[in-house]
Amino acid sequence: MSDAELDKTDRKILALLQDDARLTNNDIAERIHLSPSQCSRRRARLERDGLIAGYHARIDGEKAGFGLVNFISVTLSTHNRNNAARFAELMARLPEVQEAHALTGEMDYILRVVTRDLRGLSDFVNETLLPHEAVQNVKTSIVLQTLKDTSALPLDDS
Amino acid sequence: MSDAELDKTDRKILALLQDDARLTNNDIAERIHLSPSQCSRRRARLERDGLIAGYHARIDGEKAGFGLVNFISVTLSTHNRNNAARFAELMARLPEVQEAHALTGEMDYILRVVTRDLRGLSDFVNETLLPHEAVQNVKTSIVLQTLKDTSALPLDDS
DNA sequence: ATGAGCGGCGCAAGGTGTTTGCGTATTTGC
DNA sequence: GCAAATACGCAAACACCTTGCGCCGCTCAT
Repeated sequence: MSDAELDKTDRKILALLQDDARLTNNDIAERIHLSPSQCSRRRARLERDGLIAGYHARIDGEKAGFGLVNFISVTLSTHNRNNAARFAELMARLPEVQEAHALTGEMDYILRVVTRDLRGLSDFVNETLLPHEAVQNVKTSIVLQTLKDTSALPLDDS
Repeated sequence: MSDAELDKTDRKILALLQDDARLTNNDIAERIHLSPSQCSRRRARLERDGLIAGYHARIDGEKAGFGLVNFISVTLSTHNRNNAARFAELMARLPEVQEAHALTGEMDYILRVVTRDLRGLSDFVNETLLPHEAVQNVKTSIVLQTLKDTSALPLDDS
């Protein structure tokens, strides 16, 4: 199922559910001018084929007690497969790490990490990250203001 | 509604829905050992109070045709309120910008931007971002590998 | 040109899910 | 201790979802 096989109606379904996953098949069906049953089938296909990878509630971080969002750039001490695997394993074990990406550029990885406060950030960096034997260097930035924070793909919805 | 007023059951509801927003109130009710109607009421309260800020389908970027995830650091040309407002306005207008945060550190903003390919990235940087009068400097990194990519808050679920 | 096969579609029915009113139990504040 | 507020489960009415069926249109092979 590649891009070429998504028609305009599929895209519309994806965009609608990306925006509000609580829309009923009846709601969606009205907007795409199909019946609820056909809408249900198309949706099931998009799920089966992995276009829709999951459904999630977005929880308000501040209200839930997470005061800080941090971007942390990391350099590994030696670039070899063992260290990369060790680092990946570390990332998988830490629920406060929301994102971890290997990048082009001067730093090897960028992490997005949520903590309750500065103390939490300090602990994360000094007690968890820096002591890890694969980690050589760490640069931490704290988010001061968020202009936009979605995971939304630009699906050309309309 | 602060953190102190979320009990263990509320947290469990949040964690379950964060993980899978398609769980029915019946499913959730079983797991938190309440009735479906009480589960429904608690959920409604969490929504009303803004702890649950929304529900979204997660769309597979690659399958939907977005081959590149990019982190772009931006410096503004002059730090004043006008430029910051202009930049914020630009970010709001660009659906390919998923995230935009003002940060501590050497760069003013970090953006997460999805594009279909290198050409799309180049266009974004050279035709949209750099020509903007508020933008002075741009550093672009392309994601080579993603170890983790969630928006999940560590809610101490269990 | 024609017929077979396939995929998309809507209708309708049966099953599941949701919400709300009601009454009871528990907790909280004075 | 008492009254008020809150949390709870039950049950009923309504909404929603899925799937079998049949129809239609398109494509491909003969």
